Amino acid sequence: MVAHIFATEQFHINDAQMRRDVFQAIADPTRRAIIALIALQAMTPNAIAEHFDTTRQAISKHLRVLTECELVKQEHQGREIYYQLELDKMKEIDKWLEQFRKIWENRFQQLDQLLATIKKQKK
Amino acid sequence: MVAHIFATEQFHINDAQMRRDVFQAIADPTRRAIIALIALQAMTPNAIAEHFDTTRQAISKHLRVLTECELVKQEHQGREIYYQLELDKMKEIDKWLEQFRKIWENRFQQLDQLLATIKKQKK
DNA sequence: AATTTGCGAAACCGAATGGTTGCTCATATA
DNA sequence: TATATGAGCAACCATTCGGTTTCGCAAATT
Repeated sequence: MVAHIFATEQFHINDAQMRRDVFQAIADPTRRAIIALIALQAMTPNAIAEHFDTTRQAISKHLRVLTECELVKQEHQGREIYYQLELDKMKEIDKWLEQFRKIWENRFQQLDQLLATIKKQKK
Repeated sequence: MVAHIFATEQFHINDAQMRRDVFQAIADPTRRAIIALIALQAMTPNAIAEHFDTTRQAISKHLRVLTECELVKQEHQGREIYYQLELDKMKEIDKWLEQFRKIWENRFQQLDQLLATIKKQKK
């Protein structure tokens, strides 16, 4: 069907240009575990895969997603590739949370004031 | 200043197979927009849907996901249902970020010390 | 009582996701 | 030079996801 082909081509974006979403990247529990694992020191795909119950290829795919959204950086060393966490990208999540942190801190202050008022009235 | 909460709250399994993940919930851009929309005041599905280019039913599905992972709370009022953000659940994301925030704050301090040392040596 | 309105549930569809196996390729090592 | 090893890619598969349309139902309005 012609329409189908057009629709498919429309969605076919070059892999190199593909930009992933950080939030989509951390949605997967395995990827979150990988992130936590390499947070302190860079690791190779094989070393990472040893910590999980899946194949190295599956981990490789996860690393590709993490690399595409720039949550992770490669460092080639011979035939080994060390994957390192990009903390700056993690801050992007923190930045999104900021707007809500403002709200809950504000509510906390309000509660604090309320408690203070009650305390005052008791005296 | 708000004291940090150290308690390690576990993900509790709600209804057998309905175990939704907060991270999976915020992976979708529309759901993030909904969250931001109702952060300050509760809204009905119809009111929310007006802000998007999809059907009310699609929004309803998103609200179901958000409700299942308890990011959102319902408040029935006649035949209308007001959806309200559960800020406490948002803190769960913040708590996950905590471990990384520790790292980047530590690195910042290290940089700071390095700069101080250089400054000292110049004198 | 009849109709409108607000909302969720179900069925369906195409696209995306996460995993597997098999392959190629480059770099070490014997 | 021959072989072992680290790693990404491609093809395939089952499942999930996000959206639509259709529908049912309870609460408001007429």
